[in-house]
Amino acid sequence: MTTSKKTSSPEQTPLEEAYPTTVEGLVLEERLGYALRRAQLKVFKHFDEAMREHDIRPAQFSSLVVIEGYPGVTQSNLAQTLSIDPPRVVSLINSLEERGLALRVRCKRDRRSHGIFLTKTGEALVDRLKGLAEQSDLEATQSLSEIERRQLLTLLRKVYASEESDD
Amino acid sequence: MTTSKKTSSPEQTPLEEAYPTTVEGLVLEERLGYALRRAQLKVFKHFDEAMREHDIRPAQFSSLVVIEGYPGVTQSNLAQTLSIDPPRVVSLINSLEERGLALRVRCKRDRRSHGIFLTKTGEALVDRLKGLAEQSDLEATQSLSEIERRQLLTLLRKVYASEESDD
DNA sequence: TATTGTTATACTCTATAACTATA
DNA sequence: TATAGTTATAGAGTATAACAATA
Repeated sequence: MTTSKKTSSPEQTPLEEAYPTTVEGLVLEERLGYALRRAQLKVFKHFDEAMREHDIRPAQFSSLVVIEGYPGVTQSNLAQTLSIDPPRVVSLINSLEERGLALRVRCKRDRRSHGIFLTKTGEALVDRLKGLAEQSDLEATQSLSEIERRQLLTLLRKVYASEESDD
Repeated sequence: MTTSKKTSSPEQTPLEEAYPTTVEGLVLEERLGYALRRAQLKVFKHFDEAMREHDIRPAQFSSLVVIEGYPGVTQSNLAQTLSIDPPRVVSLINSLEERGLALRVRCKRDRRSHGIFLTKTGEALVDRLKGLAEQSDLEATQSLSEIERRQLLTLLRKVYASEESDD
């Protein structure tokens, strides 16, 4: 039902010149998914710039923060917490361990598990990064007032935290 | 300053059991970028399900909507409008053209440009998809009231539409 | 048998550079 | 020379299946 039905070729000559550049007035403007994506791209772009000096990716930052908050967290816990798949955690922790920011400690009680801890270097770095990340968020959302920024955060949490069935 | 400084190994045995699963209380909860990412993933997941029957990706949907709103839009205009790179537009339009949903028409005035139009099939499909997308957004944000949903949309637009310098 | 972590793999998305054909 | 579109390519990010060690 979707292929090779090629109908209606437009007789108009295209390009009346001076086209879009914005999506104003289109249905896209009403699409939550589209707005989320665009806003996320903008905020992540600022984040990338802020972290470039330290060569830290978003997922690495998130991992560092979680490990800091829950020292000894296992890889499966981390996967669950961040809603990512176990194989991703492996390379994530590998990268942090190679850089001396975190380390795996085999759990004595259940020798299948690894507790993950920050090194002193990791602790120092994550402290610095948290400040940079906050500053980056502020810069990326300069068009919002402080009240609006908090509103946005609250609404977003409400969206992603609700578990109807999935996620 | 970032590598091979491995300090401080934790003496504690890891895993006090009963760990996270949520990021509550962590700095992550305060990170706009993180909240945006999580919310976007959730909304996109619903979108994927809604579009699976029609095998339409988010970028394809956005393209169809823009072409519908601006018949004869050029590929470079589309790239600008959606904030994507020209090479992506090529494969995007290829996929739509192969399926008989859109077609390129060489512009007479400037034969380097292609105006893009929807076919009748494309027009019919995009009409159907817009309904599905709206329904999908509603389902993904069931935890929000209608007022909150509009607030969220307004705030997101305010974030991504503001052009300080980049984007 | 089930679970933790791992390897391998593949597919999508995205970004860049270099090419062509027109202007 | 500059622009529209294209090709090729490579790097992230993401998802899946299969495996080893441990329980």
